[in-house]
Amino acid sequence: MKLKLISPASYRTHPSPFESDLRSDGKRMTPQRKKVLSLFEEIGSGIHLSAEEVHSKLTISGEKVSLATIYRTLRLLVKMTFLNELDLSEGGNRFELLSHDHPDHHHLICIRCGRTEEFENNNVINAGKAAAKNFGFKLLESSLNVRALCPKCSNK
Amino acid sequence: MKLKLISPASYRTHPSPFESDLRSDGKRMTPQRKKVLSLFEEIGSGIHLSAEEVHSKLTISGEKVSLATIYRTLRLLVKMTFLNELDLSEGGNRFELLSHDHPDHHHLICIRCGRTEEFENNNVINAGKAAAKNFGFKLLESSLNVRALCPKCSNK
DNA sequence: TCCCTCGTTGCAAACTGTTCTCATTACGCT
DNA sequence: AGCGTAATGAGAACAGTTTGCAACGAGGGA
Repeated sequence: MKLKLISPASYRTHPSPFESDLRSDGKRMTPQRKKVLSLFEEIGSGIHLSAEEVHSKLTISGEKVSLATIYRTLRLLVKMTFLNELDLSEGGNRFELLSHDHPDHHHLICIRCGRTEEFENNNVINAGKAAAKNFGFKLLESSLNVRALCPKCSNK
Repeated sequence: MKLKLISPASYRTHPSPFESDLRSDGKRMTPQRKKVLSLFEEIGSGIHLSAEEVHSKLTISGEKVSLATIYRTLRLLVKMTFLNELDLSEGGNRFELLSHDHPDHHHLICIRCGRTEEFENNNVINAGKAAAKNFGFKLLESSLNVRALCPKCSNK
């Protein structure tokens, strides 16, 4: 099985922070990893994809990456803080590009139909900071999940 | 297989809110349901158990309740708002007794060792309320999960 | 540039947490 | 007490995720 290779030069000329972080850890840059990260970069932050969705999006655009590799890569990207992992209860975990300069955003989830809205609120972030400080924890990220019924579903 | 029965009188004399809610919905009070709820009541609020933990705790104290029933009962108790369901990512969901007179409480979770601390903060609750109102959602409950490193784990 | 090493991949099998199926039991109304 | 039907137990089924292993290939050294 032949992989469509990304020419090494194309990423060697622009060594992304991801690539340098990888290298400094004895890890390697591979076409698969590149593809997964690119997908998230194209899609932008604030959109959440499940492992399965990442897999099918890549497959649709003609890129063959095995599901197991997707999982391994997502885990890696989360550990390296390039992606953010959300736990939205039902329907498996989702991942999104982590933008270090933006405040965490939070989710309003309809427990019946799954409709999800995002919002931001500094009070929430500060509450997380305060709590972390209080217990001596080092804060990584906070996520507020508000479980609710959307207008459509609450009329039933 | 014979079930160790709880005498009907013992709970008929003190019809718990759980029992009346059940009845009014055409559902039945069973020894199994009683046991699961009792376990949470003994343990108190603020402690989170997974389905598996509920199962083994009951088994250890000599109560035989099948795992499938545990799951069914937990789901039921959550739907009836006697228990609160937490989504703490890794290791499956956890449940805790819901105290209706307390504000939602939030969780500070060490992503490395799993240590979990609780805190309360009205700003968070208000943020959830505001967001729900803003999108026309009917709020059920909000939970803030702060992912962090505890003092022990951040020193590695 | 070619080689070699060892990190990475693909595949399939294994796991894990949860739900479902269905025969059997038993709650609770009368 | 009798009956209709909700609830249970046991195990199979399931979805999402992980792991084991043989084959591959990234990238540093000669």
